[in-house]
Amino acid sequence: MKEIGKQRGKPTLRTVADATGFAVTTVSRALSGDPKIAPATRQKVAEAARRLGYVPDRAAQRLRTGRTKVITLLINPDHEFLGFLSQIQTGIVEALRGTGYSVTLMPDFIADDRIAVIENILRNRLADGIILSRTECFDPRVRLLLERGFPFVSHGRTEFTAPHPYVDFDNESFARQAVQRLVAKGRRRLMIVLPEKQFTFAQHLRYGFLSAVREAGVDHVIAEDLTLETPPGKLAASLLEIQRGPNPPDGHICVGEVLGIATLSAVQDAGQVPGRDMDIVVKQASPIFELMRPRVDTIVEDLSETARWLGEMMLRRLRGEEPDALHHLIQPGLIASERQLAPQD
Amino acid sequence: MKEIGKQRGKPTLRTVADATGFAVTTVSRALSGDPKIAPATRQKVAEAARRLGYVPDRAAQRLRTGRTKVITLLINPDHEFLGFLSQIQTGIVEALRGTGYSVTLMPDFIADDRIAVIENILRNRLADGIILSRTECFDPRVRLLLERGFPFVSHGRTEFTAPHPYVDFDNESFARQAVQRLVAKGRRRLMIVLPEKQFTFAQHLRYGFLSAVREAGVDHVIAEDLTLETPPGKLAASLLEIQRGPNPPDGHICVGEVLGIATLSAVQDAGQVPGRDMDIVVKQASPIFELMRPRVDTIVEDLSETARWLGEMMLRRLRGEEPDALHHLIQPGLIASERQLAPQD
DNA sequence: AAAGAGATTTGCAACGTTTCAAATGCGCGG
DNA sequence: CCGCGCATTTGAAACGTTGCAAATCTCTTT
Repeated sequence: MKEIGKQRGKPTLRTVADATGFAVTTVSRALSGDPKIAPATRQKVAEAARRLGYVPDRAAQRLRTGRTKVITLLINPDHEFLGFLSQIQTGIVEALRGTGYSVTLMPDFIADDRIAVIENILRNRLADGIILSRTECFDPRVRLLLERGFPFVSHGRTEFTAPHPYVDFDNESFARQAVQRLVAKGRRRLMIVLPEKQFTFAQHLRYGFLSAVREAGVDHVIAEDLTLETPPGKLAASLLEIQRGPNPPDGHICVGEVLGIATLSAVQDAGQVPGRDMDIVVKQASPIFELMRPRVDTIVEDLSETARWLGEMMLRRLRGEEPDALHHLIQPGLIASERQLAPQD
Repeated sequence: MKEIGKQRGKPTLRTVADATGFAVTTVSRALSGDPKIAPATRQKVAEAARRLGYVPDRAAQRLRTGRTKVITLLINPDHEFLGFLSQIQTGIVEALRGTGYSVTLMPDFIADDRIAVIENILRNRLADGIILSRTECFDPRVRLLLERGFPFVSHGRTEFTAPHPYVDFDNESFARQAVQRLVAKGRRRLMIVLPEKQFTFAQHLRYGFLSAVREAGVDHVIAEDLTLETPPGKLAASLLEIQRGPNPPDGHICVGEVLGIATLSAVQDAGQVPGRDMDIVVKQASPIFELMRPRVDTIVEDLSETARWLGEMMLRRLRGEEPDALHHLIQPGLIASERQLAPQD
C-alpha cells in the first residue's frame, strides 16, 4: 500500500500496472485499444482501470503527444442575431460531447489584432483546431491558417482558391425567397440592408437579392450607407427617414433580428402598418419573432444545426479527412421554428 | 546548431539556456522573476527569451505544477435573456485578458447529470476554477465545490452558511423599483411571473415584489403555475387567457426579455394598449427593447458588468483571497442603456 | 531438439517544466 | 592564508504519458 502520488494519490497508469501486474507500457496500449495486446490482457486492464477510477492525465498526454484535445472558438460580440453565441456554442459542445474534446474561447474582436490571437494559438499549441465565424472574402485569419496547414472550420465561405472546411447558410437562396415572398404579396419596391461588403455573405445576399428583383421586374433599394453593423439606434433613425421620405420601399428584407425590430419600429413610427401598407421578411434564428406583434413573415436560419455541423466538420478534419469534402450549406427555412414554440393562434 | 525538437524546433527553456550559457534552472527562475537571481542575469535571460521568441509550454507547466491556467464556464442554454451568454462570455474573456487564463465551456444542461460534469473537472484537473450561473438556493453544484474546496464563483447567491464568492443582481431591489414605477403610473393590480422556486433569485424577486405591493397597498397576482422557464409560446397563451379573463392585472413585471415580448403580445392580442390600459416594466439586458414598439418601461441589468466582476472575483479567488470578501451585488438600472444605443426620439 | 516465426510484453527514453538540495564563487574577518 | 557565510547558480529528479527497440514467451517446423 504505497502512495507516492503528490495529491490525493489519484490513480495513474502506474497504479493500474501495479494492480494488474503488467507493465506501464502494456497498460497504456491496452487502454488505447492496441491490437497487439492480447484480448485477455486488455480485458483485465480495462476492468482494473475502471475499478480504480483511472483517468488519463490530460497534461501528460498533451506534453507527450502534442495534441491538446482542445478546440478554440473565436468569439465576436457583434452579431446580427440575439442568441447567436448561445446557440452556436450549445450546438458545438453537443457535437463534441463524448469525444474528449473541450471548447475554449478566444476573443476575436475587430479592434484587436486578430491575427496575433491566432498566432498565439499556433505558437503555443493551445488547440488542435479552430472554429471561426463572420468570415470575410479574403479573410486574413483563414489565409494564415491555410498557410500553416492548421485544422479549422469556418462559419461562412471565403474566396480563396484552396478548399477548406466550412459550414454556411445559403444566403443567396434566402434573399431570393425573401424577394419572392414580398413580390407574391404585391410589393414592388424592395429594400435590403447588407452586411459590410468585406464579409462573404454580403456578396451572396447581394447577388441573390439583385437577381431575384430583376427576375421579378420590381424596383429595389440597397442602402449603401447603412450596414448590418450600424448601431441599431442609428439604423432605426435612418430607416425612419427613408420610410418618411419620398417613394419609400414597400417591402423590407431584414437579415437579422435586431435589424428586423429596428425596421418594424421605424415603419410604425412613420405611421405605416406592416401587412397593410408594406411587408417585412426577417431572417430569424431565435423564437422571439413568433411572439412579436405585429406578426411578420420570417425565414429561419437554424443555428443549432449549423453548430452541430461545425462541430462535426471539425472532428472529421481532425480525424484526417481532406478539406475538399468538408462543406455544408444550410438551407433557409427548412426547419419550422414551431417545433420550439407552440404559436397561440 | 543542434535541433532535437520534434516539431519546428520551437524554442524551449533549453534553447534559451544554451543561448545564454546559463543552466535551465537558472533560466526558469529568471523568467519567473525569482529574487534569488542576479538582476544582470535576469536581464540577459529576458532579452534572449524575447529574441528567440520563447514561450513556456503550457502542457509541461501543467504537468509539473498541476495548474491548468484554465477557467471553466458552465453553460446552460435556458436563459431569460437573449444575449445572455454572449455578454457574459465577452465580459469574462475581457476580464481575463492578459492573465494567461483561458476560458473553456462545459455543458450544464439540466437534463444531464450536472454533478458528473463537475466531478469530471475535479478528477481530471481540467480547470483551476469554475464559474456557474442559474444558482439554486441549495445548489448541489455549489455544495460539491464547497466540500472539495475548489475555487469557484457563482452568478447568483445560495443559502448555504459557508461563504463563497458570488456576483449577483439585486433582484429584490429590481422588484421593488418595478412595483414603484407601476404604482406611480396609477396601476393597482400588479402581476409577476417568477422563476422556478429552487432558484435563489426567485426568492429575492418574490420578497421584493410582495413587500413593495404591501407597502403600496395595491393588489397583486403571482402566477403560480407559470414560471420564467415555461416555453414562451405557452407563456404567451396563458398570459392572453389571464388578460382576457375577469379582473386582469393592469401592471406587469417581466423578469426578462422573452417574457417581456410574450407579455406585450398577449396584451395586444387581448385588445389592450400598453401605456394606456395597462403598463409593463421589463428587466432588460440587451438593446432590443429600446427599439420595440410600443415602448415599455425597462430596468437594466448590466450583464457586461456582471461578467467583468465574475472574472475579477475568480482571479482574486485564485490568487488566494478568502471567499468572505468576494461578493458583489449589481444594482438595477444604474447604467443607462442609451450609451450603446442612441434613441431616435 | 534446435531454430525460427509470430505473438505479446517490457524497459527506457523523452516531452518541457519546476523544485529540491547541493554546489560554486566571492568577499571578508580572523 | 584559511575558512565561513552569503549570494548566486546548478544538476538531478519528478510530473504521467507514449513510442521505440528489444526482450520474452509460445508454438511450429525441420
